Amino acid sequence: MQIPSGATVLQEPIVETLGREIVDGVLAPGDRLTLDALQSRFGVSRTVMRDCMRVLESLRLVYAKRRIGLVVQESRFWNAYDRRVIRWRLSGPGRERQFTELTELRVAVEPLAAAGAARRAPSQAREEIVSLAAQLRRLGEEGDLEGFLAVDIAFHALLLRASGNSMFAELDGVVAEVLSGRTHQGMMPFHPREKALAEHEAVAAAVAAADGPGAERHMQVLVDEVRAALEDRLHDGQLPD
Amino acid sequence: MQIPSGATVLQEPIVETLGREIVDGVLAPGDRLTLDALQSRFGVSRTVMRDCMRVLESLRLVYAKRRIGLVVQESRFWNAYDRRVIRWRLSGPGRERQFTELTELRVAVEPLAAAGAARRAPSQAREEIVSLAAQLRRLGEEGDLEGFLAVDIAFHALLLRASGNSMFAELDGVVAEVLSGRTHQGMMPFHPREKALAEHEAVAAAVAAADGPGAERHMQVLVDEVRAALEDRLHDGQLPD
DNA sequence: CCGGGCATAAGGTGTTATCTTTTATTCAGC
DNA sequence: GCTGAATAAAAGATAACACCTTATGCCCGG
Repeated sequence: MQIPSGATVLQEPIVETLGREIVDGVLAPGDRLTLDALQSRFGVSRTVMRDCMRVLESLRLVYAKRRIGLVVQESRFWNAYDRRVIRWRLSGPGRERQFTELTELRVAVEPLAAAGAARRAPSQAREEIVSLAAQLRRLGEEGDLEGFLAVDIAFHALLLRASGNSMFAELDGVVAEVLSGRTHQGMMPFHPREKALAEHEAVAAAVAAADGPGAERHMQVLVDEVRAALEDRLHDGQLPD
Repeated sequence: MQIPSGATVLQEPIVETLGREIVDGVLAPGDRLTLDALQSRFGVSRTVMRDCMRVLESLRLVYAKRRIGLVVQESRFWNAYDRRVIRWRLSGPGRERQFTELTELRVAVEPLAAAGAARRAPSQAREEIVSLAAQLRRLGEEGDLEGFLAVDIAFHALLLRASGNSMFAELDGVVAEVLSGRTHQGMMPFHPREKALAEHEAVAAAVAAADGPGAERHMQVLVDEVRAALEDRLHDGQLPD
């Protein structure tokens, strides 16, 4: 309309903007939006606006009612596992909370994923996991934090994907976020320790040996450390609701 | 178009149909669809068809490319945690597989969710959990399977929602599906046993007493039984990929 | 005979206008 | 004051078009 355009970038930065506003609470649950208002706000046509709202609806951030408009949903209805929602929650005021929740999820899932990988991974993945554990030791001993992080993410992500459970596999991005947040935002001070290195190797060895219980046990040791840190940070206050 | 029709129900049975076809493999990854073909297939306008595809795109079942059309995605890209995708997978040829995966997820998550509820649940929820456990005993001893199932679902769902972790809370529907599948489809023969009843009560008592480790331990016992059954059913074959 | 560049057209993306349908609100009547 | 019908706001749906990207295939030169 105003923009005669030129470059045909997709008009889904709108989804990004609105999604973030809802997740950040700029738009509160119960707030009403209308297509007319939105299309003039963003300077796009009705069709584009509809497309955007359809996506937000699919994420359950809003729902549409005739004669009312688009109503912002309460957070408990949101598709908490959608990548975009996770990303938005991680970059707003709720960052700490989301980070804690994702970490807790990771703690719950990784041991079973390791067991699954040990039982079901294809042999190529087993080899790769062993190789990643070896690289982890090298980088850890060299003190290369960035390199360590990258390989650590690859290690955990591969384990999830090789677990043979698509629900676990889908969490690879979550683990990447949590590990990288831990290193970068210093939300959890991170020092690769001898014990952690040894446990990574033990997990890899167990996976290579198709030793499900062993892989699970060693992964449990790894996440238990994370968990201890988590419970320190937590206030453990009762929830208001 | 053809259907002037009275009721203007939303034209999203189309999403349902296409989603199911993709999940069931009727439409294989890499298959190309065009808006034109689809709009004449379903007898709707281009706009409606676009809305539908936008939703499927948001579920990552397809992606759109110019000059190509809409391409069906490989299953590893699907939003595995979206309710619709879960539902579709549970009602098609992949049912067994999905059921197993959801059960494994549940086994991973519920112990930590119980611990979370013990530490963070509001007092009203604690009382309700104790009450549900008592009802469970009564119904179990009476042999009322349907009633037992309903309360069992309520028990586990409440625990997840009261865990204080929205990622766990979102899985309430998953647990409902798994429990109800176990009872109905006989995918896992189900007999409420004394031990299970006692463990449910123990979990409830621990939650009421804000005993995180206790709630976790008892829930672990409950899911370990499920897990044993799971591993019997599993072929444990290596994955092809 | 083969490879690179250019033309073509297919098909998604975006715009505008118009009609239909639902339904919250309002206002009148009992 | 409550019920019910009229009103209108806003989403749902359709249609026709302009635009831009890009897969594909043709053509020409080496």
